[in-house]
Amino acid sequence: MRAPTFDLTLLRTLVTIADTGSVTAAAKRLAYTQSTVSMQLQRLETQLDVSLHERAGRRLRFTPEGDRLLAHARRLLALNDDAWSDMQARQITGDLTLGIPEDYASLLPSVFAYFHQLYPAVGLTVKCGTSAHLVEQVKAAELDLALVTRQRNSPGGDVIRREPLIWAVGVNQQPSLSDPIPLALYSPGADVFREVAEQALQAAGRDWRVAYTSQSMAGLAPIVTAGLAVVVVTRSMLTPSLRPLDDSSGLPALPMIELALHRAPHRPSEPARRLGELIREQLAAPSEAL
Amino acid sequence: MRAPTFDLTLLRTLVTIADTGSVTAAAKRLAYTQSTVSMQLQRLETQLDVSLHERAGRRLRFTPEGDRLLAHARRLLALNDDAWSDMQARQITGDLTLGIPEDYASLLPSVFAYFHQLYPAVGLTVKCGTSAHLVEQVKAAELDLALVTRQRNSPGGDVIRREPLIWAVGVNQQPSLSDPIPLALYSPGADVFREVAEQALQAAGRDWRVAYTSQSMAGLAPIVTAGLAVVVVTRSMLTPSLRPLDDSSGLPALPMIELALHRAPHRPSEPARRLGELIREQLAAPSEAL
DNA sequence: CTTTTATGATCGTTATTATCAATAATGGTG
DNA sequence: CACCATTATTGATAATAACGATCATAAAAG
Repeated sequence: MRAPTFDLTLLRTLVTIADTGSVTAAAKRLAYTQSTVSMQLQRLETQLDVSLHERAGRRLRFTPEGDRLLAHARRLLALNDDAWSDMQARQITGDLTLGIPEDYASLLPSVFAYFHQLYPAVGLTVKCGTSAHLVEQVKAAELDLALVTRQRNSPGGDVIRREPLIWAVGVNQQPSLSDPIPLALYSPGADVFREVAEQALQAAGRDWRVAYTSQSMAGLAPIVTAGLAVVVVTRSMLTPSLRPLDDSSGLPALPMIELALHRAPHRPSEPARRLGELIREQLAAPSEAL
Repeated sequence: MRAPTFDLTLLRTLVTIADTGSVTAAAKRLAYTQSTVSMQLQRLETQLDVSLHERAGRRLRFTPEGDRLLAHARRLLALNDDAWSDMQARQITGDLTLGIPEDYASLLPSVFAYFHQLYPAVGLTVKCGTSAHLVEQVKAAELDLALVTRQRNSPGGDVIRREPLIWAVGVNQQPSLSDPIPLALYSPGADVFREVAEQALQAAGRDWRVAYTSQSMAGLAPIVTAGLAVVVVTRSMLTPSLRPLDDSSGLPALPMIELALHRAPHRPSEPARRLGELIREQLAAPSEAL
């Protein structure tokens, strides 16, 4: 008993009939004639030797067998579409450079792995740098894409998500929280976390001192873990060795920051478009309103 | 970007080429011409705009894209075949009577549920009875199928599986295991468990008394749970309130019994065939050699 | 090295059939 | 009862898949 094969085209029509609720509407959507759709439905019924639909007045209803086939059809078509787009994706080729802040390098590996699985023929280069610098590079078309952090409602780029900033200290430490607050900060200049922290402290009338600076979070870690300073991070950057501070710490609340994706001024290449979509999909989860 | 649909026929050919390793062999198996298979392969490559195969000498090799499509194809075809056979199965109609020993009624519900899901148009009647009686009824065509227990290597029917018989007592009880052993047995007459138990005890030179008899295991349960008697069951019939006895109990080891499926003498109806297959598939797991 | 043999590719033809446009039928509605 | 929208049917046409035959190529045999 060998199993014959379905004609996926017919199944697609069946699904469209179900979705639109009528033969003519399905025909319109599929750019067929009405008669074609009618006969396709008939053809399915002939092949399977079942009646899939019945007519309740003007309205079309599916028989139990029809509903069942419909379920199978949806599964099959989903698999078909996946397979097809996978085969197409493998064709996409080119090179692509993405800039990210160093701190976010730890968030992206899974995205890169997935991207490479989907588009194995695309050469992806990742460059790290400060957000401000990355934006410059994207404008100069030295990067195809740049994922940057910035204060809320900054212009340019597409917001991927918003995250709250929080104060954090070493997990078993209780550093001095009286003025001047000892801060562990990134390199001087255009760091968003630093801007935000300093603005918040200033607005609260607090004093601070820069206990340590580094080019990256990794460089700050030992100082913070040792309890010598307080650091500003996002929730997603918390590690087991960091303990978040809540309002009771007396430190001023920090505003949210945005994670935004900037694209090079020229029309994005296909790989860049795809990676952009993927980043949006994969990172778009945690955000808060307003 | 709408997704076109694969032609499952072509995918089937692709898989066959992969399985046979050659175009001509695939053609033979599929009852196509060699040229047809060759062109089908070409057609796939044209539609996808990828080369799926390459030739290493006389031997055919798939490209990475070919391998990938192959994987998709197998999934798609598996789903297709499932869908197709499901649609066919729903067409199967008729009535069907199955006989089972009462003790096994508890094992079968999931099989019945699955059967009804696969063949909703089949009316299934289940009748309980002793194995000996069921065999008679099958022979008389009063039953389409009968699942019976019996001693090893009995003639007739198909062995579904073999299971060890064991002695069991109430879970927190320690009934007297000195002669005469108090047995809880089924109704007098043709019960296999009873036969087996009495033969084993006799062979071991032990004495026993029938502490209780019932038409079913359910009726025996209170006596056994209360610790008033020992009962013979299969592993699969053990319940939380039963505790199996091992060799250290001093009771003689019991032989295995067979679970066998008997079919009515006339050519089995399609529903009967299907249920038979299903029972075999679902119950064929636990067995021991020789 | 030449011949044979097997395998896959290509070509032109034929037969099938899916699609279309037009038309008939159906059933609900004013 | 006639009308409108929707669906089924019909006949013609165009697309194309399968075939048989032929050609090309590479391993195997002599």
